This record gives sequence, structure tokens and C-alpha cells, in this order.
Amino acid sequence: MLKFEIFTKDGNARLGRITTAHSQIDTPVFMPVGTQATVKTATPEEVWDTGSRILLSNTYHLYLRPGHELVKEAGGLHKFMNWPGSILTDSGGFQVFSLAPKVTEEGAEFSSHIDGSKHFFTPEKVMEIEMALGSDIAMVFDECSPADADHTRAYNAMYRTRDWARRCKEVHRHEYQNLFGIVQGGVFPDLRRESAKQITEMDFPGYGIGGLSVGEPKNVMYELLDILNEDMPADKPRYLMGVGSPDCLVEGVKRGVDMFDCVLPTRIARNGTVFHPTGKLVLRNAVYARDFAPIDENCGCYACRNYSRAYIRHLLKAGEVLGIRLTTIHNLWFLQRLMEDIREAIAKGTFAQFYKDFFAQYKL
RNA sequence: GUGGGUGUGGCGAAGCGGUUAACGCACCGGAUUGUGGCUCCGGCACUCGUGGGUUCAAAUCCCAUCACUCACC
Repeated sequence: MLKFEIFTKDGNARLGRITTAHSQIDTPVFMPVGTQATVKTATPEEVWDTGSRILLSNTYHLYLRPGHELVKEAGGLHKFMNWPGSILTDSGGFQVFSLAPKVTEEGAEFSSHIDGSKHFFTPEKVMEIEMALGSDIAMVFDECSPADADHTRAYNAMYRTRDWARRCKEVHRHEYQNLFGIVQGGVFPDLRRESAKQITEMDFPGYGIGGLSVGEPKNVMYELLDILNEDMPADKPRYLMGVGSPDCLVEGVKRGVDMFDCVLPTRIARNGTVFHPTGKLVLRNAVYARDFAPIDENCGCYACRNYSRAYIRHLLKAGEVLGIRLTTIHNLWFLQRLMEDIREAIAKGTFAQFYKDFFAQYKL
């Protein structure tokens, strides 16, 4: 069902392609987040035009509202939201564990952020939901331990994740949906290695790297990625969950990661910040009040082709929805171009130079 | 003309005798990484219409004055 081809490698960076029932996805790939079956403020057509061919949506949110049964009745998530590309659904593990749930071996009980009502997620329940949604890639229900989790806690979360992954695999049956396992293990190299072993033994068509970018220092994440790069199977896609700042994407690719997702580009867009080759620009700032140039003169996105920083700043300050639509489109476009440039560099065998040039320009 | 009300930072608005004058908006910064557009965190007042007075102490009480406002004539 899921086809993954690797065309070439440049160092540890991999150039490949994932083929799902709905689209072909060139990797390394960045997946925009459409939590509630929509990439906030943008139409599917606009998201598609940025070059996105797969996006992430959320089990937790869609289960609560409008309900996975309703989405199934609508003909599945793709049809419901009119998205022609592929969809990956997160399992809700990350959300549920942020809600201080009551966790047992069986599952996790949590309160809805919408109305406080109680719900119980088990691996079986989550599979039922993800299968009903009909995403191309489903994630197993995992326990995401926080960045400050000690060894014992990370250890326990790792084993829980393994047990739940087994149960997910046991009940997962779908005509085209692919189930990815998730590696946990906190910030501990020994646990990461062990988790990678446990999960990859189950032979999933792809693997998520979870529990990173949750507050730990970046260099800690990079070191763990270096380790996982050795321990994860070379012929399966590796998905670093929740990562999306330009520098992290470049660093991730350098360490063998194929897939990323993150709310960052769209979230900061909604708060008035945009990506630029030299770093982030807080467009709300007064210095842009009379800046009549586009966000980036070399950017081909709709916002940069048609509007000035001053105008977009005005829209943002005035609370006009067009402002956050334009910054959202720009940020998505920026990251998709970045991934495109990365792929081109790997293809040409010039990734090392690309890496150097990128960080010479981009200020953190 | 008579009677009443109000005058506090760019705007709205607490405080009505006693620490460095709430708060909201706006403004100026910052944050944001598998949940957050309407989010979060900071910053921004030699000063309470003006002039006198009472008091150890006044934005808070008294007098005068100016402005705005309501009612009546």
C-alpha cells in the first residue's frame, strides 16, 4: 500500500518518494498541520499550491468534533475536507498526555478540552477512529513523555508505547491505510536505542520519532537523531514528529529524517511572524509600518507577489483575517521551497554546501 | 439664567483622606516546534482640568475658576 523509494543519499540525508493511495510525496517532506480537518485560514487549494502533497490531521480533535463516525459517513476525511493529497493522522497520544490523563495499562482517560466530558482512549479505540477517518498514514497510540521526564518515567512510557503499538497493529486492518510505529525513550540514548529496537521489530511500514522537540535543548535532540539514524531501518520512512523550524528541518534531514510536521509555520503566521531567508520577521513590529517591499523579494508566494510588508502589517494590526491568511500562505510556501531546495541539493550531492549556506544566512 | 452631573495616561474606566494611582483597549517588544487565529509573557503615567485652601498626609475634603454635559426657564 505504501511505497517508499530512496533514490539517493548525500551523507545521511536521503532523497526519496512515498506513494500512498492519494498522492506521491517527495521526501524529505514537510507536512502542514490541519488539526481540525483544515489548515487554519487556508483553503485546500491554497495549501496544495504551496507544494504540499500531504498534511497532518488530528484524531483527538476529530473524534471530539465532529466525531469520526460523521467523517466516515461523509466518505472519509479526504472527501469531507476536499483535500486531494495524502493525510497522516496523529493518534492523539500527544494531546491526551498533555491533558493529565488517568493512565492504566488498558488506556488513558481524559477530559475533553471542549466540554470537560470524560473519554477513554485505548489503542483499539484509536485504531477504530483512525480507520474511520481513512487517512493514508495512521500513527499508533503512544505515550509521549515530557522533556523533563526522568529515566524511570521515560522507561515506563517507552514500554507502554511498545505494548500499545502491538495492540494497535493487532487490530489495524484497512484497504489502503498504513500504520506507523513510534519510537519513544525521552532524552536517554539507551532508551531511544531500546525503543527503536522494540518498535522496528514489529515491522511497520514507517516510523515516527516521538517525544522530541518538547522543550529539550536542540543539541540534545540532534544527538538522539544521530543515534537513531544508525538504529532505524534504512528502507523505511522516518518521521520526526512535531518539528518544523527551518533550522531543525535542515538539521533533521542531515540526520536521516524523511518526514516532518509542525504547527509552527501556521501558528506563528497567525501571530504575525513570517519566515525569511535571514530568519524570522515579526511583521507586527513598527519598523515595518512604512516598509512597502514584499516580505521577501525573491519569494514567489501569493502574498509576496502582491502585497507589501506595510500592508500585511496593517491587516494584522487591524485584526483582518486576510493578514493571517497571507502570512500562513507565505510560511507554508517558504517551508515547501526550503524542502524543495534541500531535495535538489541531495540530488546534486551538494547538501553539505547547502547546509553551510543556509546557516550562514539564517539567524536563529 | 437656574439646578444637577462629569472632568484620572492616546481612549474607556477604578479609586472618594494614608504603601511606588487598579484594570481593559490601544501602543511598544518578546514567545510560539506531533493541542491554541480572536493565545501567552513583558514594557509604557515626575501624576489625577486649573488655581487656591484645610490637614502630619488630598486624585480623594473646602473655595474659586474653566470645559463638557443633562434638566428646567
